[in-house]
Amino acid sequence: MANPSASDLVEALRRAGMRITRPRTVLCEVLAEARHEHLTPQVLHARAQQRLASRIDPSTVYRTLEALTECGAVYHVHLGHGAAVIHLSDLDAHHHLVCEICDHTVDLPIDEVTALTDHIGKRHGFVVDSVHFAMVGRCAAHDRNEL
Amino acid sequence: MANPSASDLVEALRRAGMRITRPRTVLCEVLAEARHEHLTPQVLHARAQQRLASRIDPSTVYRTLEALTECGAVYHVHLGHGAAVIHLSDLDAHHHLVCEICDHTVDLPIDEVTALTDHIGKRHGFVVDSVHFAMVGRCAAHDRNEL
DNA sequence: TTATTTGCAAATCGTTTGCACGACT
DNA sequence: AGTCGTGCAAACGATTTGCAAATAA
Repeated sequence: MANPSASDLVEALRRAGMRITRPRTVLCEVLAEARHEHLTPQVLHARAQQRLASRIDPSTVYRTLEALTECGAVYHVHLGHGAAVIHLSDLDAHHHLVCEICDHTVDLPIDEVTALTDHIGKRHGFVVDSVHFAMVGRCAAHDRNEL
Repeated sequence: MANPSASDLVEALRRAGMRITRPRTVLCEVLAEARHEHLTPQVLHARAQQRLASRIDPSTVYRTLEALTECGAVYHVHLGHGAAVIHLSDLDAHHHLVCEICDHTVDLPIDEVTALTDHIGKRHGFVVDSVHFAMVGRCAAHDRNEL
């Protein structure tokens, strides 16, 4: 699922027992076509409005994003001072968080890291080629608040 | 300057040719006492108000933060959906960005990274012990847009 | 003195919510 | 039929701005 298609997204909604409506379908299409372009809710709204005869409300965009977030298809990050930035979850590419006590592993969407490195790069006028990133810690089950 | 004092912050303002006023002094005090606690503008405002007889306006807090940001004494990051989070610049602790072409080095305040790792940790229920982080790229002068 | 900074009030921006109507299932 | 999603309008929280009065230099 490195590049989720519109129907992947729609399917995610259906699987979560949510209704498939015209506005949601269009929003999924726009998101899928944007791929790893980082849309803001307002850009998403504008593009969706273009291909929909009837009016689409910003609140519908936010509610749909919330729905997609719940199924894990999408997440968003706040970088600068402005609007949030939407990321399609790419479940293939990820880093790992490993618990040093139980070796429990958590998948960390790679975009969660690249969002930051993009930001840092921009702040410092850097074009980033590669990032080494690893976190060592204790997972929720083993956090005893000691040390 | 691992732990800037209130007067370090005030000095930074003075050096930048800015005027030292009672509200600014109090804000610097609160910031310095918070050290690496991550205040929001509204918490900063509340604490400053406590020690100032006269009214202090939120806009004054924002304008002072802007001033301190300009002198590099402070910066802020947007994590969750809410308010920004203020960081005192700690010019001693930092990572480096190294340009692979000219070896030009940029200091990267460590908090710029910990802000993200804290965030990631919280999202995934992890207590972070240590972070390995390195970025390799090309600095502004050597970015030819040729990968 | 005189440019800067202040408090206040109102505006702005992104996002959320309550509601009654309309549309999926 | 019954529930869930919609557009609309209004509320919201965080931040910014214009302005005249106050104040540091």
